[in-house]
Amino acid sequence: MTAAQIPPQGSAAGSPGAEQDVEARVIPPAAVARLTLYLRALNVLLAEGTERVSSEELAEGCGVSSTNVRKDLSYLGSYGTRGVGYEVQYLSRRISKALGLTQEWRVAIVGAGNLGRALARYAGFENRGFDVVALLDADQMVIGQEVGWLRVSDVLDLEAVLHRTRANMVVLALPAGAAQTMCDRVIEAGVHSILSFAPVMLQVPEHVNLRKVDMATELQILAYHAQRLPEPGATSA
Amino acid sequence: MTAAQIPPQGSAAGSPGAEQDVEARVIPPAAVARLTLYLRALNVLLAEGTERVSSEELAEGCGVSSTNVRKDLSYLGSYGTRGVGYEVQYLSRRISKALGLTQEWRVAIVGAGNLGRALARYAGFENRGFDVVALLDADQMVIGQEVGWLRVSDVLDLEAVLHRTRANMVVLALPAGAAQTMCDRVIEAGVHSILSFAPVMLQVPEHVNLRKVDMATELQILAYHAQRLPEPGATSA
DNA sequence: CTCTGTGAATACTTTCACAGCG
DNA sequence: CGCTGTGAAAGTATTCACAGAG
Repeated sequence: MTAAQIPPQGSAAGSPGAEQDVEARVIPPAAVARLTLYLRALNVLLAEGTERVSSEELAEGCGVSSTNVRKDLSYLGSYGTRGVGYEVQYLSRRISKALGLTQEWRVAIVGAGNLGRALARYAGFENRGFDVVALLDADQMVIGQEVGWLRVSDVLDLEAVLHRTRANMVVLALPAGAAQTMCDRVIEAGVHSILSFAPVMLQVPEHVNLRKVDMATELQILAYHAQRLPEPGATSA
Repeated sequence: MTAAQIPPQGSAAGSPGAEQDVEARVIPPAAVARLTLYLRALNVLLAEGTERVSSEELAEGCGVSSTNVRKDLSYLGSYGTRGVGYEVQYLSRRISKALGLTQEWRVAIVGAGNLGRALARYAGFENRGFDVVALLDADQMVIGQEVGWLRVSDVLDLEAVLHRTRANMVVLALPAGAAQTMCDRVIEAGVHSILSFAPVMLQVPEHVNLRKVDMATELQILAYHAQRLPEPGATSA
């Protein structure tokens, strides 16, 4: 895991009056990350036709403690039935709503190299409410190619493409050198939610939401732990 | 930087606190994640020929506070010069050593679909001390193909390939359905450091080090934050 | 004077313990 | 009883404030 920098957005002074909405309450970042796991597990249960689930079962399927599950769910309000558990379908909907997945998210992928193409064809996006609406690249050899059901656009037309497709999220699948420039253009074009796979630290204004995934970083973290454990079978100096 | 990306796990949970050398002190997980960022930044500086860097500069380049940088570096011991800063090359080496990157890491990628192939060709691994030694798949159409400088092996031979290549890390780039079975085989074959891109929760024994990257999860977290923000306006300083 | 290193304070997360609904 | 919901306690992480080396 890499790191996130979502500035503490938490000064939302409530509206005066009768609105102590559970809906609008800020959910701790750690809980948000886990809610996505619960959602995934719930949707599997839903597909299997399971109707109810306990915090213990859900916890087991997500590698979390059951207390943690209950605490996280309590941020959404109380929707379980004591002595019984949670209704799968209802809870799934409730989490989707809390995460903002009821609205349409249109994702443009910038960079049609190996990773960009892999992402464009990744079924997991479509399945979970994200619509990949554009794939862009700078390489003339790649522009115009069909990848999945998309045609690669010229990144020179970035602004036009983002506007036309009404993209509201961007995934940067670019080499380190190109990432900052493209990131700036994306933000300038009005997209403020960005997921970057580029192995560089991108500088973005306060209001922009940037998440980073760096695969080498993940391996390095694994290396740290592996190296600390005296492992049977592994040869080390 | 929120520590709330993907929930830190896989790491050995509460081991009995066997306090070792000052050198071998346990580094907090949040710090380990940031050390990889510092290392990346330092290696850029190194390539540029910069010799010294202050915690403030390093912090800026990594999106972290300078206090945080100094605290993290203090886990490795004190290597800065007061009034001056840190020596880039020395610090880079020191962090590499602490992260266990001085030994050779040989990575086998299981799954040669879009993502697996993208990863196999990802230069970022080689550049940062990880040697991709094998790429495996179950699909007869794919087995034998050349991807980068590798030939795709049959996943039926997983154990033999892992043994022959002496792989000590595995990346799972598989669909959800195949992941758990393959994960079990990998562990059985003696590899205990696994990075999974499969969108499922894998069950692994205590001693196994598992990290997960799920791209849809990342987008969902972005969606949560995006949905909470009012229209981008001029509410800055 | 500058910039590191670090105890102390604050903020955030997780776990515990148990009240209370069904 | 069983399982949820939640304050309070324990454990981590980050920031503050400042001592101290160069």
